[in-house]
Amino acid sequence: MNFTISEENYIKSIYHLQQQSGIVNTNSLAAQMHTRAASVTDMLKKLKNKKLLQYERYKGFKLSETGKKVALQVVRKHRLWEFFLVEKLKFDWDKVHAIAEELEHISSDELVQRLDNFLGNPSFDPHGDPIPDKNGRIPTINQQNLTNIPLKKTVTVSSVGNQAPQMLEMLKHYNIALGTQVSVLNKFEFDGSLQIKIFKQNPCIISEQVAKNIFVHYAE
Amino acid sequence: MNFTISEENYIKSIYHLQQQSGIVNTNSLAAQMHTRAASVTDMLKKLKNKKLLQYERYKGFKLSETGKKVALQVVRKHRLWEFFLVEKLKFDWDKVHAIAEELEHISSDELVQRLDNFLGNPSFDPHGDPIPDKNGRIPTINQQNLTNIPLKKTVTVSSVGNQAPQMLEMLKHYNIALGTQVSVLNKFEFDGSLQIKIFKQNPCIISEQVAKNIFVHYAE
DNA sequence: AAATATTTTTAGATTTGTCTAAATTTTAAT
DNA sequence: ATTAAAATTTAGACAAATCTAAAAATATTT
Repeated sequence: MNFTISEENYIKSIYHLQQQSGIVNTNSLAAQMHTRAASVTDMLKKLKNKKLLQYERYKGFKLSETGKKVALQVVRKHRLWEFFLVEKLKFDWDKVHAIAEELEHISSDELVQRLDNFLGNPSFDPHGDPIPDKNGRIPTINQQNLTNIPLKKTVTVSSVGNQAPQMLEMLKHYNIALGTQVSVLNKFEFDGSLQIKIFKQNPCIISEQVAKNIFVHYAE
Repeated sequence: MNFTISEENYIKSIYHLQQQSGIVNTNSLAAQMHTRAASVTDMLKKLKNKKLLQYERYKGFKLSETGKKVALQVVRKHRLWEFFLVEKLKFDWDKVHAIAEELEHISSDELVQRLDNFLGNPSFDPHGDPIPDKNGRIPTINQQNLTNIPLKKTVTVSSVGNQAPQMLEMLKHYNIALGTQVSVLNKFEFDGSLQIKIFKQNPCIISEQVAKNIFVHYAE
């Protein structure tokens, strides 16, 4: 089956929202898509007709198994293209999202598979997010956000929870990227902020809000 | 200024048609775009309003200077992506056109420039067609079709005039690709067909129609 | 449980790009 | 120079995706 760009964008947004909250409602999807609730309702009917959605009037909705497969293919394309843009074309990792939003809708399956091979079948995109394989399987990794790790332990930044340009700009300022080694020196009870030591840099302090969005992994 | 995919496709088709015949008419554009004359007229009005076209009712039309610039940027993107698909992703050169038709509408200027650099600023695409530079300048090359070169002289295939899959399939069958060395052994007056010798192969005969679509270049 | 607020859906309009069928203009033929 | 043929344009309709405003359903508050 083939889908319009608009349909693919809705499917992808629903997928991301239901990853967080199980079931999705009209208003939150409208907010995510920068559109109006009425437009969402219209599209939901189309997606339901195409059996991509479990949806009943006024009740909320989520993707069917078919819908989930479609979503995972779009996510796969998005993340592979992001990897291409950063690794091959040397874009900054905080500049690639908008371009990948366009590239993810190129339809050729053979293109995706060849791109995957050309890139060396990467498992994670430049933001640390897992890249689904051609069957939609997602690699897993043991991840914790920075507020949950023991003091003094050295860990590796593996992804960021919020990819807004403002967040990415901030990380750049702190000199934090994927793969950066970090340890937490101190936790301040007053506002939850953390004093951290970034590899080869002087200790600094980050807010709880930032810390919650920095995911890391470490051995055992 | 920004253009829709549909507008870009019309602009590009007009560009290719006027390269051949100077001025373009509604029916030939409709045929090229696999659409109806009435749809063409509708779009012409839009393009005229945007100052991309010189167009008067019933008179034929051609691109304005602005329109030509837009066309050249689309052609540039198309040919760079074709080069990428063949050189990096190892697609057969006769399989890339449809995918490049989609990729050519990705809008980021920075993407195009970085892609160009990544590919080593190529001058010709895998079909031998020149790739406009970022200012729209087109590299030139001394080209002749196979019917116009002296007998026995060894020449190099540099482009093909017709890129229909049927033509490309035929060339593949003959084992002719860009860069292949060829010489013409004999010209048959009866039907204009040519006996040719392809490097490392036995002599064979090609029709005049095929010969006219094989462009070659040679020193002095 | 009634009143109020929130969420969601419907009804109807708009824009873009397309179509068919009919009308108009230009070109070619007698 | 009429007439016939071909090319082009207009008129009016349609589908997709969106919107606003109003109605309907659900949730929350007192």
